[in-house]
Amino acid sequence: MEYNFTDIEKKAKDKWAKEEVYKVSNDSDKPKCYILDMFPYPSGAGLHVGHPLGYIASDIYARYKRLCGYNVLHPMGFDAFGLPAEQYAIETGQHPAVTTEKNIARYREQLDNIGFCYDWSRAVRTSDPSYYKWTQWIFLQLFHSWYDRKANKAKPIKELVAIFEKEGNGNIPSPGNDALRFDSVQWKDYSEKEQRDILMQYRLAYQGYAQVWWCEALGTVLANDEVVNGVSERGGHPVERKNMRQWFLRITEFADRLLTSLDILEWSEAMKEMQRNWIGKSNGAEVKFDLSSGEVSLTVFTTRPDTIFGVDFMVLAPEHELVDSITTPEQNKAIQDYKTYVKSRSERERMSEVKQVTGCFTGAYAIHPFTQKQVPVWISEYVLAGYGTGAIMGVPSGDERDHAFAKHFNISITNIFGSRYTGEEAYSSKTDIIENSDFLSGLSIPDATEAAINKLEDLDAGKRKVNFRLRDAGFSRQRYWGEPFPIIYVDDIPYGNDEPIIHNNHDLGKLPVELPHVDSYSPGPEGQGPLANIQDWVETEAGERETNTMPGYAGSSWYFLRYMDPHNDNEFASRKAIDYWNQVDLYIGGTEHAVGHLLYSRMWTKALCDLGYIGFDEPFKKLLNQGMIQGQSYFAKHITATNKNGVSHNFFISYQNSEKETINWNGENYTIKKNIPFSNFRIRYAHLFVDTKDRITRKSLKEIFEIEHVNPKNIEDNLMDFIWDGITEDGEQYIQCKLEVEKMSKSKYNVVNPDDIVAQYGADTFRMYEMFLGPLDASKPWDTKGIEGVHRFLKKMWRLYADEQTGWIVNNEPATDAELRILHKTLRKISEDIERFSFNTSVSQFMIAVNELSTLGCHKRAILEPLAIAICPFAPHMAEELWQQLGPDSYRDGSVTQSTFPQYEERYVTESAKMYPVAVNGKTRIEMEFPLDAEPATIEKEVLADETIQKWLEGKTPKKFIYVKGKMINVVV
RNA sequence: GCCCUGGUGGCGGAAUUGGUAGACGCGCAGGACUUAAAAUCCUGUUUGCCGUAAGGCGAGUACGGGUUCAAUUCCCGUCUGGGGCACCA
Repeated sequence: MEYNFTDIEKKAKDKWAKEEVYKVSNDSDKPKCYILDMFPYPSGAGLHVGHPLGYIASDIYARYKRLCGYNVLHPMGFDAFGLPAEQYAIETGQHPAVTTEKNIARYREQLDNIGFCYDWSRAVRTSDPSYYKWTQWIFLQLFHSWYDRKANKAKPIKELVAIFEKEGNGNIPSPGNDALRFDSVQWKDYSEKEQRDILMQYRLAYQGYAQVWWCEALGTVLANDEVVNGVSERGGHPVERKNMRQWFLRITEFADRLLTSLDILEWSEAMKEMQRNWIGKSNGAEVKFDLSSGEVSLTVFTTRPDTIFGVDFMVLAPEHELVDSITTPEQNKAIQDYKTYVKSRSERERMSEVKQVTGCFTGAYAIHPFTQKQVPVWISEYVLAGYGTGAIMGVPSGDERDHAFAKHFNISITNIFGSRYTGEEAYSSKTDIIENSDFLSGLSIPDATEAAINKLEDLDAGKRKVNFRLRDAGFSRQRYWGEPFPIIYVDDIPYGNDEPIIHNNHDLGKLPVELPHVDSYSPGPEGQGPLANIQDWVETEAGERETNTMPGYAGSSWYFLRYMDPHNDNEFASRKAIDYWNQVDLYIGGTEHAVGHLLYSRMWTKALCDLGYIGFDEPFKKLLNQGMIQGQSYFAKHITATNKNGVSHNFFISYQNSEKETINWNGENYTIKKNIPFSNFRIRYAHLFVDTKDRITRKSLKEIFEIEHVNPKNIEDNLMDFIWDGITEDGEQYIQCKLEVEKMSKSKYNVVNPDDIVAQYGADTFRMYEMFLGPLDASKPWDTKGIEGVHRFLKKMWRLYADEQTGWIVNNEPATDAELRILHKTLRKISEDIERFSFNTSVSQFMIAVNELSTLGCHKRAILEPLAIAICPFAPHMAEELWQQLGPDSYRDGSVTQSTFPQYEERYVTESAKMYPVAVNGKTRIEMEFPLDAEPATIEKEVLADETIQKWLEGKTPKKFIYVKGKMINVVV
């Protein structure tokens, strides 16, 4: 009876489906455990072998926890709104709902193939109206909330209105407009529009302005992704930055809490560090510089107020609101030209360009608050409008970029660091003494910082300020395939559709606001989204609908809550279910979500917690990052060569042979053209055809062309251009390729589909091989060749239970000590490894156990039954079959997936003696065995008496004797 | 450019807390079984030198330094691969 994985896996899957073994109840006496995978976006390309890596890991952990007696919630769903589906719709005319449905069905099929233990009855998809109903509802809660800085929590906006009616906003400055001041009388006198405009400056979901990529030719707004090398990806049209009215989430109000509560999370330090850097808290000061023209002043933010006497110029962001008004007539043309240039530049380019300094003088001068010195005011792209105040003070002797700027524009540099500033580069040490700085001279940097801020505050020329790099999150997209906003404009004032003015007398209050069908995905007028084209939908009895849609991260910011109670039509999830499942205990996903999704969902969780809907303010207690599985691509060289008549021809040639001078082709000599860049030629799908020496034979390349449906007549022509410069042992012509490891992607022709692997080797082999490739968090290349080893291991394990000829061979003989030792060592290692998510070493341990049990010829139930359960998290299908066969009459009630993980017993594992490596001066010379409870003195005596050790001591007296119990012995001479 | 992260045999990787570097697997080489193949099993496989052999000596975890009785592990510097950088998800 051989290991027939196809039958075994089908049988197990049918059983699990029939008995609904993965159905999870919200009512249980068992302790709960919530294990979650990051939401996949169902792309048209389907899953490749890299995607399931994290899913397999969480599946193993979930199955293990179930076997250990936990009630485990392990759901899966789809992040189904997004740009690629819309892009595809624009190209093919197919409705995103149709293609998304198709893609989800494909994903589901591929996932099922691998044998995950998801409770599919809880699946959600963000594009489902019954789901986005609640995304819209949460948006409305944010819209109707503000952030109380004193209480440090989000509160209903009604409470804020009550305060305004009583005392105005004297105690509650607006986060959106610091200068805004009014008292209760003024508030009551304001019109409805004025009041709503003010409230907008407090709401957690609010409207403001942001820059977007605008493409005039396409008449639409483009995502960063769609802008390549400064032009639109589609069509290559010019693009520029354009200011547009947008929805935002006021995540900046949560900045401090998002920062401090990182400390209690079990995330990798790297991940926390990335979030900390993203939030970017910095202490410093705001400094006010009056302009020499007198009317206005500039406010800058600086983290180095101690360097204020080193200020030689000021720089404003080109978008700064004062630029036009302060620019002198003589400089106006230059400034406008420069601003046009900056419009074409992405933020990334602006920040990363260090070699080429650009900027423009406004003609204005600012007055130094201490020295009254006049300093020129410039604009430059390296200052960003969104950070700090959008203006900086230039201190060239202490800041590299300021230094480069001053050098480039010949601005004279004030030295405040004495001899430590060389004149060649800025002196940016943060632990030093300030010089040449009036009352700050001689002070250390921290002291000078304090003194400078105090003086600024005395003079009313500045104040202490904490600044965050974090910016409010843009929440509008001028797109079709996303959640519509539950917002209606009445006389240009936005109202939530749950407000009386909207739903009184109108049937407009209900959620969800369904995404209407469209026939065309072309943009609306003036950069609006496609929804703006549907007049019938936009115009309502109450007013006009918002035509933007929400961004991709809206639905994924709260989906982990919906899984707890996915069919609830009255609430986003019942409080009982939320209290029971609570935080996600383990969250597995890629690092690419480090600062996007993971930050937004933390904010949403905090807001929902503050508003009293949930009882915890951090969504993901423990977070693990899986690495990427990369693809293998093979390259030949593409060269140009010329014959004696000057006729040139392009060839493909073995990678290393492109250095040759001449080649022979069709009986003629060709000279390889040097000094033209040799390009790499990607051989498509080569990973399926290369031999073990990275060679492609003429024969196998022909097969590739056949797969790619090249016209058979052309295959021979195509093969003509290859210079077959090698002959294999079997007499095949070949070309030597170069292997490169890169991202697995359809466009790189290097993807491996898990379906193919499962068909060939079975899901159990696939699961174990993915884990065996290496540590979960490491990136590593996929290599199908290595899977044989894992497959052989499963077959070998199978043979412990069944003989190919005689069938089941498990017996009831008592197990020997040696066999029990192997079993319990394995159980211990597996349990420990699973708890620390080291699945690759678990697989190794199973291999070791099976090798050893095979050598001992062990077919005993006492050993093999626990072993079958132990491998269940990894190879559940095989485990099910083995466990069933071990049952009383070859069929048990229930499933191995619901049995109990065997506990290891210490008594079978402990050893009494240890073979110690004995080293002299750190170099291991011999091994000696000692009992673990031996006296150190005895050991020392015996070691020093040993012949080999004596030889290495060369008669010298040992200086030191090091004995680490259970580890090693070292004699120092 | 900035932030995060990695670099160990021909390849994927192991070494869990500073304690025998290379477990386990692939590949490769040789062998057994077989008419043959598949499957399976056995042996060897970091590298240099010495030795017929058993074995012995030395080097070695990207590179250069340092701390330590002891460094793949800790510290400093350099090179280099990957991820992110706010509208891809």
